[in-house]
Formats: sequence, structure tokens, C-alpha cells
Amino acid sequence: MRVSRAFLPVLKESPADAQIVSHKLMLRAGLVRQTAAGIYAWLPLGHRVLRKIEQIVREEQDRAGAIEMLMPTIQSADLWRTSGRYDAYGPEMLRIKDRHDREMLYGPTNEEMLTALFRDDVKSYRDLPRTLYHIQWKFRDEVRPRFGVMRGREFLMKDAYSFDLDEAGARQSYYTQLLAYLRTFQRLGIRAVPMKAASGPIGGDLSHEFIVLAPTGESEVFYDAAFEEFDWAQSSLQYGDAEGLQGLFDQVSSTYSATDETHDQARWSEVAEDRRRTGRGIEVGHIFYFGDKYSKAMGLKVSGPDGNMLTPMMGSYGIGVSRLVGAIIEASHDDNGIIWPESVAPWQVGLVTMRADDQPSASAAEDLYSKLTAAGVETLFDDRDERGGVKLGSMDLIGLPWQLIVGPRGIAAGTVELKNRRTGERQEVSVESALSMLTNFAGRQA
RNA sequence: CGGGGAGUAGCGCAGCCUGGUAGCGCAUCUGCUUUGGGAGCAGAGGGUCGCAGGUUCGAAUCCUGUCUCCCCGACCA
Repeated sequence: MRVSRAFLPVLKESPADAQIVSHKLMLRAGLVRQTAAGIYAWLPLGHRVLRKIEQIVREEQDRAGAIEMLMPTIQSADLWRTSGRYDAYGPEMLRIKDRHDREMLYGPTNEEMLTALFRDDVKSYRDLPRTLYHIQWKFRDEVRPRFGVMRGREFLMKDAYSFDLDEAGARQSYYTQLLAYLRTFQRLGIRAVPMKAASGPIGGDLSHEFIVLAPTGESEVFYDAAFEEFDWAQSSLQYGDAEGLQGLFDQVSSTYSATDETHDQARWSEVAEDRRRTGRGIEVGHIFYFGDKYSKAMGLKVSGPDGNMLTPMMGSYGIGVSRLVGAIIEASHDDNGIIWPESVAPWQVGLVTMRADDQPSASAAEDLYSKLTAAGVETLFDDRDERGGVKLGSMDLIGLPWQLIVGPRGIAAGTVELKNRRTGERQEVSVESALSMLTNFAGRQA
């Protein structure tokens, strides 16, 4: 993408409404614009990041055997009456009426809808277990939206729902999602510690929140330093390996981690003092098991092997995709702007001409741009006739992992400057080696 | 929903108390000079002062109502 043809509005000053750093940077770098309290338009840059995150979430769900579908944002009140939640949900649910005066709502979640869909088409134990998911916009009419996309009213969420014949099966589904979450957040370039959440309606030990550690997080967190050396990707573990999954769950469960809501002083004191870590964090995911709460209420039953009817046991698993954009920025930025993890960066390389009016270096930059693009390296090319410093400032703000800086002096010597946004490290390299380094780098990403 | 604050140019703000028909910085546009790390000079464009009433010869300014946004709290992916 050429900056001269892009829609990338950047601001020098932060709008006064923004309080926290991720919100300020998202506005300044042109990721989003607010259109109403807690509701945002995603500008091209933000949209690219959102799609990247969404795609990683999707790939990890698919790897874990979950099946993608897409349910609507608008649901009928009648559907929610069958579970009893239409009245129970309260004012957080946005209720609307259509032209025929029918009561509708903008979905805050999809347990009812998916349970009903599943119920209508699944009749046999042979069709279980299944985990289905979608990535769709949700609306929750928060009393007080704030912090930009971190607590918006409209937000993009991946929600998955598992159906199993019994609790043992449901535990496996839960463990599977636990692993998928660890891998997802690992790929997103953030450390999201699983923390035991307050017991849900069913109770038990099957509810975890995933908290990204960031100094500006909303909740206080306590965790064992063991999580700092934890093998988040668990690359040797297979999804079908029941024992291995159980082992992972046991390991996660036995290692202390809690938010201020679930913090247990007694257990905390059992953690060796030099391993106690406290900080702040942002919830980016939540998984839980809720048994037959919805399947029972909504009449979901399947024939068992012995001919008797069984009520499937369910769990649900959410990741706040749009919130993650803010959470990642909270966890990864500096005074100059955003620092994207490579996996979610809107572009991998920012190509800048220091002197667009200098023919040799401008054409060298053009040549690099076409070669990088041809090699599949996502490149943002600032080809404007603008002062170099202005363009570099914007690049720092936008936070692409690599900056490739082309100027007359370097080109005269056959070199360009390669800058790592995260480390700030700059090196003069030959044009050829810059190309091969960045091409290899893009290969690693793919 | 309780408490507090704010709506004036794209962004940040002044002006309001003490009414006289709108201003500053950045951004944008034009020209010239510059040019290796957010340039300088000169000029220009852009605002029904959130909206609706009222008071007044005259309202950004005073009064009333209303909408919106932000912050703190209770609540939450």
C-alpha cells in the first residue's frame, strides 16, 4: 500500500476524550474513530489488525477441531424467553422493535441461538461431540463504556460452544479450548495468563479467564512466577491426547493465578515468596462449562446408544477480538507509538524515502517496493514528497515491525537503513541483504 | 443510575464572569526557500460557537429546556 493512495489519518495530538494509552494511540495512529459512546468505526489500519487477529483466532479454533459458522447479530425476544434470560438479562441487552412491533434484540451472546439450532438438527449421540464457533459483532449496553475498544458496547467476539454427551466429554472439550487459547494468545504475541474465574452458575473448577498483563489493566492480578516460564504453545501436545490435556489442565490449575475478584490469601501465602508476582491485567478471554443449563431449558436431547434420551452438556468459550487490539497496544507500545507484534502488524515493513525528490533514491525505493510486494512482504510505502522526519514519525506511531529507510547517501553507497521498531536498532545494509532479510522474515510469518 | 466535568475550524484550546457579530497553535491549501530524523517565511481556505426556546437594539457570552460526550462509583468479553 502506498501512503499517497491510502486513508491513514494520523494525529499529532490526542483527542481529549481518550484517557488510556491504547485509546490515544488507536486514535492518533488512525485505527478507529468513535461514532457514539462505546461504538467505533474501524479505519483501514485498525481493520487490517482486527482481521489479522481474527484470522489467528480462526486458525487456532480450526486446529482445535471447532467448526466455524456465522449467526446473526439480531435475535428474537421469543428465543431468549425459552431460556428465561430475556427478563433476566437486564438493561445491558439492547432491545429493539421491528416494523411489526415484534420484539427483537441485538445479541449480547449466542447460547440460546446455537442451542436451538443444534437442537433442531441433531438427534443422535453419533453427532456428538461438536464444538461450533463464530466470530461476530456483539452488543452489550454497558452502563459506562470507556477506554476505547477495551470496553465498547459493540465489540467483535469469537464465541464457541461445545456439546458433549456427558461431563467427562465436556471436560475434554474444555481442556481442548484451554489449549487452543494458550496457543492463540501465544501467536498473537502476548502473554495471557489463565486464571481461575469466579464459579459460574454450575460451580466447580471449570471457568477460566485469560488475562493479558499490562500496567494499565483494569483488574489486579496475582500469579506464580511459574507462568513466566510456562510453555504457552505446548507444541508437543496433540488435541486428541486426553491424558496430555488433563495434565495441562492440572498444571494450569495447580499453579496459582487469580484476579482481585478470586484472590485467595490462604493459597497465595503457600506460593513461595520469591515467586509471587502481582500486576495488572486485561481480560481478553473467558471459558466456562455450564452443564445442561441451556440444553435442558431449551429441550436439546439426543438419542443415546441405548435408545434413552440424553441431554448434552455444554460449555462456551469467548475471545474479545476487538478488545485484543487495545490490549495488545497496552502491552506493547513506547513513547513514540504502537509496537505491533509481528503476527498482527497491519504491514510488516514501512518503506520510507528520506528524499522523494531525489531521483536515484526514489527509484531505488520504488524498486524495493515492487520486489518486496512481489515476494509477499506486506509493505507500507510512504512515497509522499514529505520531509523524512515527518514520515518516520508516522511510521513509529503506526508501529510496523520494520522500517526500511532509503536515502540519497545510502543509495550512493548501495545501502539502505533497516530499523527494528521494537529494539530501535538500526543498521546500514546493502539493498540486496535488506531484501533477503525482509523476505525471509515474511516467510517466517507465513 | 448516583456524583462531577465538557460541547467554539480536522485535533488541542482561549474567548463567556463584565453581551457589540469569533481567535490562537497544530493540521490543510498556494508560493518561495529548505531537506538524512515531526522545517522557515509569506499568503489563503475552513466555524449556523451541540440543539431549541427566551431576554435584549444586539447573544458564543445572560436565562430555561434538551441532546451528546468524558471522568469517578456500582456493573462487565
